[in-house]
Amino acid sequence: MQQKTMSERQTQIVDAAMRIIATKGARRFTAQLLGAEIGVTPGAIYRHFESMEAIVDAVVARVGAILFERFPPEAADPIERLGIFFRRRTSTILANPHLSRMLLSDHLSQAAGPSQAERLEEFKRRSQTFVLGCLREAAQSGVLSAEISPEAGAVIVLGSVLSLSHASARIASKARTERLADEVWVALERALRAPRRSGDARRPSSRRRNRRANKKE
Amino acid sequence: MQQKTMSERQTQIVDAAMRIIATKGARRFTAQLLGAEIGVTPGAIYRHFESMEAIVDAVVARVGAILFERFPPEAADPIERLGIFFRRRTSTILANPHLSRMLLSDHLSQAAGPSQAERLEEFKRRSQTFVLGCLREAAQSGVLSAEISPEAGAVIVLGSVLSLSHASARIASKARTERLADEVWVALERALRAPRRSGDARRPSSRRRNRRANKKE
Amino acid sequence: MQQKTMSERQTQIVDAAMRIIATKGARRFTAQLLGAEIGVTPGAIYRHFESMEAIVDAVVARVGAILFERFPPEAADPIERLGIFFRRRTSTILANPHLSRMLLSDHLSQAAGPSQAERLEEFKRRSQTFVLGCLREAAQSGVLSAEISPEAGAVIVLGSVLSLSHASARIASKARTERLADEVWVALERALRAPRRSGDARRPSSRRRNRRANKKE
Amino acid sequence: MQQKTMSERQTQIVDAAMRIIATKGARRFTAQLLGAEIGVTPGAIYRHFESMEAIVDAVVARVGAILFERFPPEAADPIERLGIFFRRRTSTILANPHLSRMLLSDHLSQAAGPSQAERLEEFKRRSQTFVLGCLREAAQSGVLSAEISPEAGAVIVLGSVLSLSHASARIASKARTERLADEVWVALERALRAPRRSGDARRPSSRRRNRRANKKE
DNA sequence: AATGAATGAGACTTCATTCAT
DNA sequence: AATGAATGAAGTCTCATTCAT
Repeated sequence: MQQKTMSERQTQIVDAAMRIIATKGARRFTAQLLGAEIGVTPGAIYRHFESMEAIVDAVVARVGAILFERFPPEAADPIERLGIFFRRRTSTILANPHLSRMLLSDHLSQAAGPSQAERLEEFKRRSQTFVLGCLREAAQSGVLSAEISPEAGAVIVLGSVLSLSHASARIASKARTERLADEVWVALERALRAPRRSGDARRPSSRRRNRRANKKE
Repeated sequence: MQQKTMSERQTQIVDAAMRIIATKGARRFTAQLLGAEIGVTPGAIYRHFESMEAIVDAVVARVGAILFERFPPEAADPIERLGIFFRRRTSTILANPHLSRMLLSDHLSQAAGPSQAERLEEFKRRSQTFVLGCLREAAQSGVLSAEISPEAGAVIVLGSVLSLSHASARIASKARTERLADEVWVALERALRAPRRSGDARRPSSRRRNRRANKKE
Repeated sequence: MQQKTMSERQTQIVDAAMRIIATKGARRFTAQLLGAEIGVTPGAIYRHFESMEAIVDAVVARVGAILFERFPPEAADPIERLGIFFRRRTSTILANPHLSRMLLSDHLSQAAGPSQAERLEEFKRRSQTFVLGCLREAAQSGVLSAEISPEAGAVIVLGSVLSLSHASARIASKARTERLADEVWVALERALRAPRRSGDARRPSSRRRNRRANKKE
Repeated sequence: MQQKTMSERQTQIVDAAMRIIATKGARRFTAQLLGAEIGVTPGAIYRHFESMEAIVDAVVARVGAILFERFPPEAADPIERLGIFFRRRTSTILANPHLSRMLLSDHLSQAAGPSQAERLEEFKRRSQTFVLGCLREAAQSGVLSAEISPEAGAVIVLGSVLSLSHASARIASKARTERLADEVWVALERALRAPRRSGDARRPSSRRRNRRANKKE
């Protein structure tokens, strides 16, 4: 009967829950397995959470917190802002492997009831709205390439995030994925940004700033 | 009470299974609900399939058949080939709304056992391999923009497919999504394809700068 | 796997439920015990009733049906009417030993949820209202002894029913209890009925009729 | 957190137990609810009682003590003795509303194990034996009306007590129930007592004595 | 080919009880 | 004397699956 404090256990339970949902699937997210994972009988879990559903709620909240920590990024230039988002989001997902598996495969929304599923949808919407907002702003200020609509741009940017998540779930090397993400953003920026007007020499430096900002964080 | 021939029922069952998995989630994929969906008692299902798992197998097979019908596309130019794939794949997903919901959210892999989950992974790998193959070929034959690696290109292309699937699950209008897909491909092709050499002298220098920057990082 | 038809089992389940609640107490009214009682696994019960609560509902309904079969009795003279009720009710309870144990000890209302408990209360109220009604009518028509109020009369009559139920749960011999019930009613009638006014010679015959009516039924 | 002495807590626990069993039902008599009722964790209860069952034992004992305080009453005349019992018992029940709810509806025997249930049965038997004893004595000494057997008389007397308990659980006004109880006894005495032989003028005074006795106690 | 009854495993949850602190 | 964490048994209910009809 190894006792732990309430909040310790709660954290431990949410961690284990994320691990199970991500790696073994929502179907095996049971009190039994959860208990086994943390070395406790199933009944003990109910001292810390009212119900299995409450645990999923906590997981959803945790995911939201991770995903939207320091969000939205701030930067004058909308495409630069988008870049910060892209790098942060991909590195967040890289840093939390369970997160990616859970999000891209909706393991979570399987485990969640309708109300939490809605919250998850809202997470997606929030990211989407941000990306689309940046691109629309870019379009208005003439920073967006004339050859691409904000909507198409959003598809490509969000898709790349998604796709890198998949990759991160697969590729062992974190460093390599990180490099790939950088490369992808360079390509995206080139595709999105309108060719600088003559006399405009700020872009390179702007990109360097971008980099620094990201590292520091 | 209404009897149907074996194969008729089997098809009906697989259809219903896909509908349930896609719209109600893997967790509610039960013999009960399946029976109710086709107006039969749960027991009757076992006349047509050995087990629930066998039904999931059939669903996986069906998904594979839909996804890889007329695959891989043939075209001399690898980027053109990629374009055909992109359009086919997006329109396939648009035409099979259940498919998109199931794939992008892995409802299916939740329902599937480990062996079928592996088959699903293989579907992804196959698409990925194809896309990467096209881009590598393009790189070798100089059709790929020098400023993008095949790997980064693959991320962007596959991501866009993924992202459009999400969109298709959300956006009501099929026509609008179709147009969006077209637009996305145009943007992707512009980003991927190397500028035709004749008389083009402006971009190489820009490209070189870019290159360097990329390496350094 | 001995199969029975739905309605057969339903009846059997309600019977067993009454038996358990009456003899072993509401606390031991569990799916396990119920299943064991009828030779079935606990799960099988749920093919016939939605929930344990639904079974209690059915038991309550059954009790109500038994208790208020042929109710209220009809007779011109209110005290005669009361007598018919008394005999019927006592003989009903005698004929259904479980009934008495359940009612007088509220085993049932323990097992029932609030809504069914209310229905049980209503059963009591209905009997009470009837008895009080008879006595008030008797008071107005001068048939009730001037020395007793309808309210006190109701207490004594209903109490006697209650008490005989207890006795019936205890005393082995049904015949003896039956005789005791008769004797009690004779005493009650003497206490309740106003002495016949001079020239009124109907009472004896009235009592004989009463007797017969009861037997026939 | 607030510490109390052993016996204080024990009393408090038994009180709370009675309250719960009477008002919320035996099914909700749990250590959790009991702890909540007295503002203590469930575990703390085990400092004061060995087990839940031991608490029920204490409750049964308490009930017995209340019920049989000053029992049996003493009086030369057996019917007068019965009257004292009747008044005491009804007023005891009136004074302890939980008691009535618990007894008449056997909430208690639900919570009690077999051994305590037997003790409860014995309480009933004891009352019954006393009542029957009085009436038999009355029959032998010619005080009992010739038209009623001791057994039937016992049914009526005990039933009236029971019935008044029910009423007390329902009727708000204690005073009114008290008056009703008086009225009922008057009626019962008239039904039970043999008409005084010529020259016997004691009954009225006897009743007055009875009254006094009750008050004094 | 299908129904309808049943089984048995396993899910969530509650609760008496124990014990370290 | 009490708390807070934990156990283990039991209870309700669901579901894949089997089988007689």
